[in-house]
Amino acid sequence: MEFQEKKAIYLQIADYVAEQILLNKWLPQQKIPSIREFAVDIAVNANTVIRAYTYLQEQKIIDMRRGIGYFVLDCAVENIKRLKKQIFFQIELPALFKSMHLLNIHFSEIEKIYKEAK
Amino acid sequence: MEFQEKKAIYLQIADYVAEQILLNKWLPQQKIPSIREFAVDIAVNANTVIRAYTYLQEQKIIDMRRGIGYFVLDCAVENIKRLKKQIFFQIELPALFKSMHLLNIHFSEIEKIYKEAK
Amino acid sequence: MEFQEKKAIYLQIADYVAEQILLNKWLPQQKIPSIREFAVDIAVNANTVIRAYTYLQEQKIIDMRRGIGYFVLDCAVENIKRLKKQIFFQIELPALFKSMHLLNIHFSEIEKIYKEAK
Amino acid sequence: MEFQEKKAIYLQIADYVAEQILLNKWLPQQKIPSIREFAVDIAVNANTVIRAYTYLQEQKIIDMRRGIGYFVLDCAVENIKRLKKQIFFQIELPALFKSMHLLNIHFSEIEKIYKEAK
DNA sequence: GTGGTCTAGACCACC
DNA sequence: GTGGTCTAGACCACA
Repeated sequence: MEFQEKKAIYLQIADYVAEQILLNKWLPQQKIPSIREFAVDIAVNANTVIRAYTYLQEQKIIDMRRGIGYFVLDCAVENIKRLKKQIFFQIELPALFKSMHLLNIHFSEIEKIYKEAK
Repeated sequence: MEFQEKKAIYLQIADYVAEQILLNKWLPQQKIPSIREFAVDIAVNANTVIRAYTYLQEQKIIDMRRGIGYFVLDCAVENIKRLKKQIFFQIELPALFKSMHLLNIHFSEIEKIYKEAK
Repeated sequence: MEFQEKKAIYLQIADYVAEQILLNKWLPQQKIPSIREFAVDIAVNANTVIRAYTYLQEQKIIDMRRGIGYFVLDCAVENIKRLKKQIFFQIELPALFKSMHLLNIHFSEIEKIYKEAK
Repeated sequence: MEFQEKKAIYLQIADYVAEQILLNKWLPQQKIPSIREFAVDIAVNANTVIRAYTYLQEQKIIDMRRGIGYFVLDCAVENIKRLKKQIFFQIELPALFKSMHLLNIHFSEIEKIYKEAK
């Protein structure tokens, strides 16, 4: 796992966890890696993983069971999608359209790239 | 001018300047606001504006003339677009397509929103 | 450590760091002094050390690891030498030859001083 | 006339004047350009030329005659050479030898370049 | 007036 | 503990 400079590491970890869940690699009710295990895996301080897990807990995506570990909530996928859709439609997409306008990029260009990538 | 929490203020200032130039509000060869004047205007410390201007100078977007001020370079628009296009096609667009895939959003939806916004 | 009047302190600090590396006193992969520790050592403000380290980072001479410190890059010596050689052959040496010409100093004089110093 | 970023403009002007004198383009007892005329010529503020002339006056290289102008002193060449030799042998040459040592450049290389240039 | 450098010190994020 | 950002203010050089 590699981290970007300009985004908080704990948020990048949270994103990674959310992605695993969305991709159905980590399923509801399943235990996710322990803080210490995960910290060693991705070569990061345990406190940073704690922050990521705490953030995901606040967003109702994972759940903590004392002495046992963290678990994917049943409503995790739903809440991740809600969050991500909110970010997507309210932040990412408007930013993209603004960039397109500033750079004078036509929608057809985007469409072409999208179809090529697909 | 309002600043976001999660991005360094000096970078937001640099973005603002670049935007003014792209929108042809500040033209090549023209003087941009002096450091201290601008700092007062947007209610930040002069050092923060200095960092923004220094960054833009490194990017060959503005130019400094001792004792006179900062000026928009002839190649400013070109350099801003080069930078922004690089970010757009190499970072923003791939991230967007990844989000669309994860959220199972079809391209037609994006197209619809784009046309409505237009 | 003593500073000259006519050169920015942060650049003199950067030069000092580069010199330690060239002299193999600070080796690749090794941690260099923390910003605040170094600032106290050489009796300057921490921000001044930050500027020096940021400059060296831009020149690909040192590397930052969040919360850990700055480290000498593997390619540090190479990059320092590249930079210094460029300055030496394109700026210092032509200036020296020009001075010699103006002052009517013969090359044999330089040679003599060089051999005596050696 | 073009100015470097990293050296005070008034010193670059003083260097230029000294060079003209050393090259016998401006001779002892002759009037050098008036402050205002020179300032216009090289597109610099008159105050900056005043500083340069004042500095040269302190170094006994030029002389001011009220209402008439600045003149090259008889001892100008001598004083310039004294100054320059001092700088050359006490500052430039030691710095060059230090650079050579750090970069592991042999004297023969310098000699070769010198002879080629000559 | 312009810009540049430096200081002292606060606050935040990450290890 | 590490580094990064920002502030307020002093001082200097150049136009």
